[in-house]
Amino acid sequence: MSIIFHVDMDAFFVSVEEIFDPALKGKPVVVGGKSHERGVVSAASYAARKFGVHSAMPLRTAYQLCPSAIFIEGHPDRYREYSHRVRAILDRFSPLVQMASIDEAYLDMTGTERLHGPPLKAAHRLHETVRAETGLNCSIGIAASRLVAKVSSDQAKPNGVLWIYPGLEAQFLAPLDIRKIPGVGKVSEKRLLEIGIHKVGDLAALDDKTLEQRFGKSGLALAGKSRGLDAGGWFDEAIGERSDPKSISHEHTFSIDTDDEGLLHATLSKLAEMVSRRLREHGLQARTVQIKVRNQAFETYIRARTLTAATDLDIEIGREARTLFRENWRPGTKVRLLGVHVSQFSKTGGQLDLLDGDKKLRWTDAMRAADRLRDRYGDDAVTLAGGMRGKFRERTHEALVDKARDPEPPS
DNA sequence: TCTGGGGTCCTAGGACCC
DNA sequence: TCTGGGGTCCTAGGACCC
Repeated sequence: MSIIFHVDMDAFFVSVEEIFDPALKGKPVVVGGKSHERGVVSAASYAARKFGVHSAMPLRTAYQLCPSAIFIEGHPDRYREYSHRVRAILDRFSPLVQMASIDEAYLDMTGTERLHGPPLKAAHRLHETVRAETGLNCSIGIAASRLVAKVSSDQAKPNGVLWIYPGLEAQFLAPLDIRKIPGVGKVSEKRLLEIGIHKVGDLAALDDKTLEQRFGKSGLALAGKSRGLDAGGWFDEAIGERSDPKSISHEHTFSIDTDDEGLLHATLSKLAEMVSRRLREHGLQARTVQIKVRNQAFETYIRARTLTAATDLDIEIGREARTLFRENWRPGTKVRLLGVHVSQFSKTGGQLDLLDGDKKLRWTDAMRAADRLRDRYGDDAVTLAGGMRGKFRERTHEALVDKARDPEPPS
């Protein structure tokens, strides 16, 4: 019988901000951006939640609900650093740790009793260590499956520990809303409510066949989850080493919708640069380039093309992105968001295209050098001329492009 | 309510091949 | 020529998670 911990940080971003600015403690705080900006809430303090503010809510809505809240942009680098600190602590408790996101992790604690004592005792010690060494609170769910551990950490919030004893999983889950099951979102919830299923217990009482007929593969997974099993998706994978990413993407929402072709092309080039750079950091090359366009009416479409050879070069990904855009954009149509996304990875070091081999090699060298410069002097120290062209055409409010206009001179 | 950014996984149709 | 089935790859869209 496995013993799984799910460790989930409480109001993570807000709590990290409080460490750097203790005056925020106890106040309504919203992390995500300024109250009038385009954007959504990344995290809200418990004081802000009392006003109905929650994550994923538009910032403007949050402001209407709680005008007195303190709105902050946030510091992703700080969150990453604290996430690493937490992870380092978790590593001392089990050799099998998997970060599921920046603020939550699974630990396989099976067989650690000799070292750490029974599960509840180990969990309290873990909780106390995290608290003492980082100043952050977390909640811990303990169960025989990842799914139940996750649901139980959620029930334990804030700042609690909850152990679902083996055999009591179904009893624990039955009275909960179906929405508490990871994987059941707005859409599935609605479809389930329509057929009279409100609680996890209703779901568990249904036979697998019916669920599979109505919901396909995910219906079958749902049946398993309702009984506390790790069914489907990455839930039934072993806790352990992280694998390589399957896709890398960057996107940008303009603060004002735009039809300025120069700005649109410059933005695509910049996004392609950011994507290529991360590709090279991972030692990966991509074969499929995809763009995402969202228009003024918030309609979103995706266009993709698969190349004959994988690449990690700014020029190739940028060129493909701009071509895809040109083929699908009617001039004069205002654009709200642009994105560049790559997938179908292979490890770097593969065959170079015979014809372009030499040219490609020189570009590869140039890009490595550019990466080193960016490491030293910041992201905007080096920008491809093609990406710059449009940026000078017209004044813009986009920070993304503004920053590139006057790069810090390498000293 | 006026809706971010970075991911994963699933579905479905069409092309193409055997 | 009115016609099968399976496998793989590609594209597009969407649900969901933090």
